[in-house]
Amino acid sequence: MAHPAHHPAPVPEPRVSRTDWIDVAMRVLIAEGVDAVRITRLAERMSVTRGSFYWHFTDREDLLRALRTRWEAQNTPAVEAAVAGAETLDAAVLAFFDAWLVPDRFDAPLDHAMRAWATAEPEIRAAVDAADDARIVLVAAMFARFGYSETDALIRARVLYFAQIGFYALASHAPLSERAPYLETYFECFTGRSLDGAEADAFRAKHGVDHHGPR
Amino acid sequence: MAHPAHHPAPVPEPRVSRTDWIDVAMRVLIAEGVDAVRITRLAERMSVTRGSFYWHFTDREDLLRALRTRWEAQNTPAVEAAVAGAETLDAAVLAFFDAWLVPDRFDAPLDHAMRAWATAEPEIRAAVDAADDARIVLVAAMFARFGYSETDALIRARVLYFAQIGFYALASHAPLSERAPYLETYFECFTGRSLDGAEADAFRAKHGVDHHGPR
DNA sequence: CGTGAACCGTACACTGGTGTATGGTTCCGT
DNA sequence: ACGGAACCATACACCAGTGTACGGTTCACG
Repeated sequence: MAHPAHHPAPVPEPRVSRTDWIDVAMRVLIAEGVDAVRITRLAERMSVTRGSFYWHFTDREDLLRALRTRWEAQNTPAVEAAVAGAETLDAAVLAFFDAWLVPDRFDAPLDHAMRAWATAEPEIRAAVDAADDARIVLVAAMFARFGYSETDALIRARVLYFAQIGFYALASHAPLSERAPYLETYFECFTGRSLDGAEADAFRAKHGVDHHGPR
Repeated sequence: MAHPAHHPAPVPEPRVSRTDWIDVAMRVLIAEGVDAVRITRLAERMSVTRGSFYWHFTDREDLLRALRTRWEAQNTPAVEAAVAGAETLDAAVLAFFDAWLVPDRFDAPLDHAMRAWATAEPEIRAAVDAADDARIVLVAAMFARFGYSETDALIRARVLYFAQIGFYALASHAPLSERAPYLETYFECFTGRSLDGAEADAFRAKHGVDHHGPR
């Protein structure tokens, strides 16, 4: 950008970049929680010394802020993208399920890690609460858009959202293939209506699971 | 026990008991997470030195085990007690809600703290997963007892359980008085049936909230 | 060449935590 | 009266982690 650079600008590529640090920290945050995000241990893991860290960051707080920022930029927008565009209720709810299943959209383990972090840090607590409120509003608007009353939309939004969070926070060990046969049942439970068969099949096909449920 | 003790046995009452340590640790665990459960800080809080701690406990691990044990002895049995006894579906579901509302039964903040802890410690992760599985089985059995099919019972158990966990893990800030008017809506959402009016009124009266919802 | 910026390594001081050893106090039973 | 158990305080060695100061290397660019 700065130079027209008739050389393809190899840009000496710092040995590890600020983003590299954040990437690794992110993985540790998800796998072991914030308190495992220690500069020393990250440095060892990256085969570099803490000198590098203090070049890219002012202190540990700086890194932690970056983690929070990345979370905010990813997960809530992922919910919004899922429920905003759909043209039918079926599509909207399935898109909502979808967001949790497609990598690089809603990162469920990350969300879980943020909630664990929130226990210790009031600022994070506030951020997570705000995110939950915002997301529920989005989901409620989706239900309202498809004919549910104000009250119904809000309650169903809460139930759907909390149950979804619960699934991936508490039972992420149950793979999709185990739950896919129950798709219609879940849908009815959340919406009070029945799911279109073609939509359901399409959903299953999309995620590569057979329809070996009751036909 | 050891002595017939014609003196009422004042039992010099240790200045702080092992249980006192666990009590305080429990509060800190709930309020700030495991990593805030530091011997030094607990000692300060109890106006005693760490010498006392190492009399009652072998090391920090010992205390942490005690916390886990207390959780296991309290929360899962609370779920069992709630869903086991009831004679109607209405009563069973309301008793389930009840367990979360009555102190000394299901301690929701504690459960939340355990989940946060589980992120860092695989052993706790396993314990929490096992507890979740066991509780869902209990709730599913409850649904099955009232005429739901195997599949329906399992799915509704999951949805009810996860949503309930979600409520208190993520949105414990919303007080009962805010949610009480929606009781019927929640019930229908979870069961697919409608709630008996008298039962609902009794529930509200029991917890001291008015029925100022839509009548 | 050589200089300055970007980047990493090394060494140090400091903090907050653990566990252990040992000594002091209280109080009960005899 | 005293011995011993229960209990707490003090003092120590130790470790993992932070932040900072400074020195060394690489490399684009003039």
